[in-house]
Order: sequence, then structure tokens, then C-alpha cells
Amino acid sequence: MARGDKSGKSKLKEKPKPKAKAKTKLGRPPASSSAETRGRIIDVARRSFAELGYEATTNRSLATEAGITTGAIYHYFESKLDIFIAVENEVQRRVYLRFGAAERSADTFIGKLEAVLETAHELNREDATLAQFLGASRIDRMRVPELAAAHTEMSAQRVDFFDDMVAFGVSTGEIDPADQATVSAMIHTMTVGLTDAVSNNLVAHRNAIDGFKALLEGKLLHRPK
Amino acid sequence: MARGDKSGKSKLKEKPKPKAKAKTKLGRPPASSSAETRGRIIDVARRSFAELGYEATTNRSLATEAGITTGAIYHYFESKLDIFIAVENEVQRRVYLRFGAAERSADTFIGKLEAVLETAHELNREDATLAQFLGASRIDRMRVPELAAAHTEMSAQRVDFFDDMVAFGVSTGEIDPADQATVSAMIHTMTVGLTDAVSNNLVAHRNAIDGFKALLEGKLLHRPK
Amino acid sequence: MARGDKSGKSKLKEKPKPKAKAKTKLGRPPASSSAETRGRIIDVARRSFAELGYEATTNRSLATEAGITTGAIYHYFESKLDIFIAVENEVQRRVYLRFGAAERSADTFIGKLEAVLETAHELNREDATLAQFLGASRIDRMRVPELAAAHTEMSAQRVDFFDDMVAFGVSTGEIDPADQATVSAMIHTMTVGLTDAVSNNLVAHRNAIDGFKALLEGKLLHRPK
Amino acid sequence: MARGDKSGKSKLKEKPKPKAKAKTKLGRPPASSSAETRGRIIDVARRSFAELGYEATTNRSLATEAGITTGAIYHYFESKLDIFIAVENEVQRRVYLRFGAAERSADTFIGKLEAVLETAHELNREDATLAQFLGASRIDRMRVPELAAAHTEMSAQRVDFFDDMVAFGVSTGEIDPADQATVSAMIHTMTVGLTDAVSNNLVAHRNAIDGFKALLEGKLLHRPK
DNA sequence: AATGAATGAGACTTCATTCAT
DNA sequence: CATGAATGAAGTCTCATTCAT
Repeated sequence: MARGDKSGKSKLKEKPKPKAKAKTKLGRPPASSSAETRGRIIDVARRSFAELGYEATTNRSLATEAGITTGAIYHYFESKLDIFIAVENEVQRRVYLRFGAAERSADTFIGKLEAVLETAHELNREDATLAQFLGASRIDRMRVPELAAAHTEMSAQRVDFFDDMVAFGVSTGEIDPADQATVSAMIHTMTVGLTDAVSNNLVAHRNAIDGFKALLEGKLLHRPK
Repeated sequence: MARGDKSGKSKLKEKPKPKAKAKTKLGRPPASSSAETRGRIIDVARRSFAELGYEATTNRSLATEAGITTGAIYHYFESKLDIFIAVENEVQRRVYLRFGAAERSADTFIGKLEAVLETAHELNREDATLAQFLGASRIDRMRVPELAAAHTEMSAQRVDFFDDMVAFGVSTGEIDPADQATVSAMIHTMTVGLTDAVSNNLVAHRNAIDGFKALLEGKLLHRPK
Repeated sequence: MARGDKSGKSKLKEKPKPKAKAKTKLGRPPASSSAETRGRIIDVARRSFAELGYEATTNRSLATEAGITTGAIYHYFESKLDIFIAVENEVQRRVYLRFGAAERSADTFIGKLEAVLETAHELNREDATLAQFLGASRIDRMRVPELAAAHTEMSAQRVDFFDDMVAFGVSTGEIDPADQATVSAMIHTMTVGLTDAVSNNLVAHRNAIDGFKALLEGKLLHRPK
Repeated sequence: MARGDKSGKSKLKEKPKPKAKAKTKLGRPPASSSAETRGRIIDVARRSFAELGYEATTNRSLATEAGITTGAIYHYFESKLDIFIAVENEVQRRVYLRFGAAERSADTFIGKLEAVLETAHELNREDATLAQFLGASRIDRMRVPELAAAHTEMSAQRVDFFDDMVAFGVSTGEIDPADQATVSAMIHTMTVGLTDAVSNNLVAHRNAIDGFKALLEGKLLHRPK
């Protein structure tokens, strides 16, 4: 759907799009499929929530980007909050499907963790808005009460996923049982850092992951001369 | 259902009338100086920007919290943007003053980095809104174009600070020159992670830092059995 | 807080999906004729106009209640206004058919009036939405200009009906010719009061009618002791 | 569909009032008093609620009529509901102050009731919007759930007022104790009828009251010849 | 005959900012 | 210095109606 964008970082903010005064008519437009339009809204919404956040994303901008009018949005979603929830579910599903596969591909804690980090990088290369949405939504859930209220269920997924991995590390002897909380906090910090600090820059993202992997393997730093 | 309540977004939003009840705390002297009021606005603003973000922070809420009226704010600041800049400068100053001292207290890369991490924790214990504002403002600069425009100068401070530290690590032989970008990206990710993931939870913050320190020293993980 | 509910204005608003569960009641035959659907719309509309009024009644709610979609309504009626007119005509017809019969059943003014009041009560017992619609529509005609425009013809029916009755009362000597306007205004007030004040409460409706009848017969009040 | 509403009658509906493109400026206008503006809003609101009802009364129309902008309304009232409540309280206060005085001016049931009916007429002559608002608000409380929710306290006033009067009638022997509910329902019907059927027509209002008074005194109807 | 995707206008409300007092 | 009345733009959402299928 990419239309010409002239360098301006914020694609999402600048298009009143008068569309050459198109002769828009009432009624159902020729060739319009429900599922396709709904998908377009979710897609556009993920990008906008990721870039501008929940509050700064207006239904007008979503509608314009999706090629419809504000009213039409409410044919598909009951409210802006509903759109957010739909995006969140879709993103969570896509990400944890891949993370799960990565985790199962190795049989040491360090192997699993590195596989997940690599998967995070792959996902980021495929679609940077996933990680960006994840980072943005964590912030917005803290800022916008209604988003926090609508969370709960899916949220646990993330915590559980990494907690299980740490428990597995304890079982293999890689992690001292006393360090469990420490390792958990560190992984949480690391993954949040990756989404928030470098997900919008593929090179930096690659470098940060390489740094962490080297650190995990004890190869990054040497003794001073 | 009660009328004037609507759900009350957060702590910062629920004090409609702090007036009348004159003698709060140590009773702010009637001779409240201009400078004091300005300071109070900045203080209140840091907290609100940290918790709710730039857009969700209203001039009215700032005024109410600071014990004045909306109009009065414009005696001290030209605009909301101006308040944000003032807060940002104050926070940067306070943080990098301490980070600088920490960095000078050690003479190896690893020592400097650990000292800075410890300082981050100390600061967080003293006033959690500093780190929270830092995290929130990084997001808001990406979301609100006017904030990005007002940044530049101070921003470099952060990048320079850690770049210099990494360069120092190369000079001591602790870092392979080829790994410079890698280490930079990793430190950036680590510090952003600390502000975004755990700055609102002292225990987790402590744990994450302990984890990173152990990792830096190669003591966190062991070979699987 | 749950999402898709918002408080549900009233009974008429809370049935989003009456479909699927095909065999309601006596199982409306798949050969649901055009006329039957039209009748169902009028029925549902009378109820909704009576309870919520014209503006608050939405085409969507009518469609849902009638088991069709918004678009389908326009096969039967040109506009919402058209539906209102159809309901109004049907109600007027049903009510004045019965009132006429009642009026003819007595041969004194007082007898006719009491017969009409009794009929009003019977009608109210059979279908309370008739009187409720009558009350609601009188209000809506004052509030919504397009409804007033569409009235005139049928409206006269009511005025004529009672004026004729009063004229009859003059002819029998029951009413002093000079009191004609007075009695008319009083009857109007009485009947409007009955629809507006007590048509939603059978007991009160009964009591009010008994009160008026006793008053008409001079039996309600006594001299003070 | 033709928006056809020409016809006049609805004063409150037709004034975009461009005010000769007045050079409206920002900031506080010269000579503006809080209390006066607030009073103007309530006044305009009573009229509009009375004529158009709650839902059809828009804040734009209120603002225009009151000579301000929509935003300014929210300086005085938190919501449209709040305006309604303010109007309702004011009207109830004004009406029952006068009704109370009337009731105390006589010492028989029939005397009290007639005095109240006369007062109703006086009030109607002074300001017809009082009775009209009372009638309209009764309807709107049934139609708009939020209005019903905000009622309770003041509502009882009406019921109590007339119940007390009927009880007094029993004590004087004017009313048979067994007829108490009957008389109450009849008075309720009568007063509602007066507001709903004839409050917008002074002559009819006068006639209806004269009719009821004659009826109460047993002088209205005679035996047929 | 019916569906349901879409429009466009308009409703309530919030908010940064201005300015007479 | 400070207050608070007021503006104007923008945001979320609703709804009668239209029309391709």
C-alpha cells in the first residue's frame, strides 16, 4: 500500500489527501470486501499506534490512511479501544508464535535465549512495526487507563514465556537458583531495551544483539592491560 | 451514578480543589516568590510528563497541582513546550552531573560502567521521576514533532558520554576496537531498558543491575551440566 | 469495565442478535411475506416511538428488533418519517374505531364521556403502547418539525370527536352553551393527562378514571365538617 | 431527503446567527460577568429543553442563544446533563415556592386545590416555560436514562406535596378515606394534563382550570332534560 | 427482496491559549 | 502578579441514508 513518501520520518502525520476531489458517492463502493478493509484498518492502526501512540492516533488519520471515512471505521470496530485490542492480539499472536518456535529449537538456556534474540532480529527485519508497537503499547498502557483495563489475559504470555525459560536454565544448571529473579529482571530489561532503544534501526539492533550474545558467552570484555 | 467523576485517569488527575485548606504541610509562606512558583511548576510537570506523557498532561492539571491557575502559568513559561524544555534541561543536568562523577571515580571501562549503573540505581532511589521522565520523554520526542525539534543540543550529551566511555575501554584494551559499535549499541540498549522496564520498581531495578554486572564479569551463567 | 455495552438505554436497545436462534415462538415461517415484515416494522416502531421517542429510535434498532437489516427497511418505507406516519395512522384508526363505538353506546353526554373513558382503560389494558404512542407523538410533533408538517389531516379527528360530543351535551341541556369551551378544554386536559400521567400504570389509570367519573357525577367531594 | 423544516414555530431552531461577522477575539471579553453568563445559559436551556427536549437541544444552539461558544459552556457546567439538573432544580424551586404559599392560603381541601390551580395559571402567565419544562422533563426522564438517574431527590417533592394535601382533605372530611388513592391519581392526571395539554395556550389553560373548578364544586354539569 | 459497506453531517467534549480585569 | 471567562480547533462517536452486490 506504500504510496510515495518524501523522506519525512512521520509518514503517518502528513496527508490530508484531497485525492483530486474524487467524486466519492454514497452507498457501497464497487468492489469492497469486508475482510480486506478490516485488515487494512488493523494494519494502518498498528503502524500509527507504533509511531504516534494511542492518543495521537486519530480516527481521521486511520480512516484516511485506510482509504475510508471516519464513520466507516465504526462498521468494523466499536471504538478506538477496540481497534487497539485487535492490533494488540494480532501482534502478540504473531510474535509469540515465532518466539515459541525459536525457544523450542535449542536445548540449553543460553541456546534458547540466543535463538529468541535472533528471532527478534528477524521479526524486526520483516516488519519493524511489530516491535515498535510492542514498545509503544507498553508505554500507552501505563498512560491510558482504558488500555490497562483491557490487557490482563494476553499480558501474562510474555512474563510466563521468559519465566519458563529461566526455570529451564535452573534445571540445566546454567543458572544458580538464587539468581533466578536477577536473570529474569535482566532479560526483561534487555528485551524492553531492544524494542525501545534500537528497534527502529536495524544496524543498531544487530549490534546490540551481538553485544548481548558475546556478553552471555563471556567473550565481549577482556581484562585491562 | 455520580456526576463529576468519569473515572479519574490517574493520581495526577484527581485533586480538583487543593485550595481553601490553606495550611498544608509546613504552610507555604504567603511570600511565595516568583522563583519558587516556577520551580513548583517544573516539579509538577516532571512528574506528570513522566507519568502521563506530554499530550495527556494538561495545563489545567499542572496549574491545579502547582496551586495556581492556568493563566498564571503563562507568566512563567511561554507555552507548554517551554515547560517541557525546562524540565528536560533540569533533568539532563541533574543526571549527567552524577553520571560524570561516577565515571571519574573508576579507571577501567568495566569499573566506570558499573559505577554509572550504581549511580543510576541511587538516583532512582532518590527520585524515581528522573528516570521515568527520561524514558517518557524519549517516547514523546518520537511522537510529538515539536518536542523533537526542541531537542538536539542536550541530546548529544548522552551519546557523547557513553561513546567516550567506550573509547576509553578500547584504550585500556578491555574492548576490541572492532567491537566498538557493538558495545555502544549494547550499553544504549541496557540503559534504555533500565529506564523503561524497571525504573518504576526498585527491586527489579536492583536485580537487573546485578544481573548486568554479573554478566559483565562473566559470573552469571555456567555451562550446562 | 466491559467493552461493548455502554449502559443499554432501555429494553428496546438490548437485543443485538436475535438471529441464529431460528425457532422463536411459533416459528415464523420461512415464507415470511412482505406484508408481514412491514407489519412487524410498524409494530416494533410503535413500541420504540412510544418508549424512546422519535429521535432516539434508530433505524438500526428497528431493523434489529424486526429481524432484518437497515437497508431492508427502505424497501418498505421511504424514510424514518414515513414509518412514523404509518404508525400514527394505524394507532389513530384503532383508537377512534373503539372510541366511536363507545360514544354511540350512550345517549347522554355524561354517559358518552364515561363510556369513552372506560374504553380508554380497556384499550390500555389490551395494549399499553397505543396510549403511550399517542402521548409520545404529541410531544414529538412539537419537538421535531418534520413530524408536525406530516400531521394535520388525522389530527382533526381527535378535536372533532370531542367537540361533537360537547355539542351533543349542549343539545341535551347537560352543558350550558356558555361553558362549551370550558368543557372542551377540560376534556382535552383530562385525556392528555390520562395518556401522559398514568397510561404506564394500570392501577393508577383505573383510579384516575374512577376519580373523574365520581367528579362528573358530583360524588367525589363532600363539604368539610 | 428534504430537510424541510421551514414553518417558523420553532424559534429555538433557526439561528445560526452569524452576528454580522463580529470581530470576535480570543481572551476575556470586556465586561463579562460569570454569574450573568451562567444565568443566561440556564435561561436559554430551560426554554430549549421545554420546546425541543433534552436530546434535540444541542450545545451549539445553547451557546449561540447565550451569545458564547460551545467551549465556554463547559466553563460553567461539566456536561449537558449538568445543565439539565441545574435547570430542573431552579424550576422546582420556583414552582413549589409558589405552590406552597398557595396551599397555605386556604384551609379546606377544595380551597387549597383551587388555590394551587390558580397559582399554576399565574405562573403560566408569568413564564410559560416553567410548566412547559416540567412537562418536557417528565417525558425526557423516561426517554433518557441519565436524566432519570439524576432525579430522585427533588422528584419526591411533587408527590409529597399533593399527597399531603389529599391527607388533609381526609382530615377535614372532604375526602372519604377509601378514595384517597383515587383522588391522588386524579389530581396527578389533572396537573400533568394542564402542563402537557394546555400550558402553551393561556386561554385554553384558563378554560381547563375553570372547568375543573366548576367540576370540583359540582356546578359544571346538569341532568339531561 | 435483502445485505451490509460506506458516506457525511453533526453531536458532545477537551484543551492550549488569550486577554480584560 | 494573578484570575478566570472565553475562543476555536480538534477528537470520538452516532446515525439516516445510499447503493453495489
